[in-house]
Amino acid sequence: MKNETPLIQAIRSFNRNYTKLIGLLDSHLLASGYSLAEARILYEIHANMPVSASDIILQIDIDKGYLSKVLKRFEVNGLIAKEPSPVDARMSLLTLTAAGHTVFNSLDAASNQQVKEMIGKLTDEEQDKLSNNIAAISALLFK
Amino acid sequence: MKNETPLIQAIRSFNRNYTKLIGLLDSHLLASGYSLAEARILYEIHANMPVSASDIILQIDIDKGYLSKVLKRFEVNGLIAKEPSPVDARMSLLTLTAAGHTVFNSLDAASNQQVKEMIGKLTDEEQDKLSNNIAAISALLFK
DNA sequence: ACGATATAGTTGACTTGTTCAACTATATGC
DNA sequence: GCATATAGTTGAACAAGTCAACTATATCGT
Repeated sequence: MKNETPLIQAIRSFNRNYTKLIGLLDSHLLASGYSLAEARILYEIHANMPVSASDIILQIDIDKGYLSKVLKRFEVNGLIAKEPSPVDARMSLLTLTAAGHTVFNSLDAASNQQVKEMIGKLTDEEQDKLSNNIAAISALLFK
Repeated sequence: MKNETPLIQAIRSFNRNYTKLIGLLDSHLLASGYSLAEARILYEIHANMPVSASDIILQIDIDKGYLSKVLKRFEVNGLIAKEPSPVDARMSLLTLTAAGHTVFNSLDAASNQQVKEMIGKLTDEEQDKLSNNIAAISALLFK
């Protein structure tokens, strides 16, 4: 039988540090006029279009009332289009418009740039190591 | 010269997944009556007491006005004590009261429990692997 | 030592984010 | 076909977060 306490503490310490790092990586959003939630929603639509609002809720933990309002704002601002689902009349299918793609691409590029700067401080060997570590943790925790 | 794009994408995917996982681990807070920010602030005071408000800001990225209000609420509710710093009269030093320790311990125990359940699904070997990979990433990114 | 500048923290006004329950519409199961 | 479940919307209420102005104290440069 194993003592799990050191691992628990290590994970919680990692979580605090990693939360801070993610906050740093996302800080470019402040200047973009979009919130983290909005950027995440745009990403989901981009990555899985066409999607319904419930598809998004499945991916991100977010209140459906709140999501509905964000999506409405996106629609009013011309970032997304809604069309009724042919198979289920309760649902709308959401797609990015050209303007939506433009906004997404700009946010996406900025996010890539942030990550690029972060890993830019690492040597090639360290980058390989990081890559392996990330893959290993993902396999263990995101089954 | 290396192509960094795959690593960038892997990191961003990891960030999305890990954000969701952290959200899950923190969801017990909903029932506790404390927000994530409040729990994090309590942790900082617990871990580094006595601390000033600026010490906390250095650790967590948080608006000083917002922090000031949270700390005031903690003080009114008897979770922390403030005393003027002997070396700098602008600062107060914060410490947990007995009641504050009680609250912190209960939040801390619940957080440990959440993490414990998460790693409980892993074998001993997987736990070791997780431990090593977490340590490796920490060494690379949290220098 | 003195004035200029910076830092610690507080406060109030304001904006935004988030929750929640009620509601409409449609779909699914018995 | 009726009961129940799901998709999404809305408005009201509340919580969270931002911001700038302000007081008090400390520090820096001359």
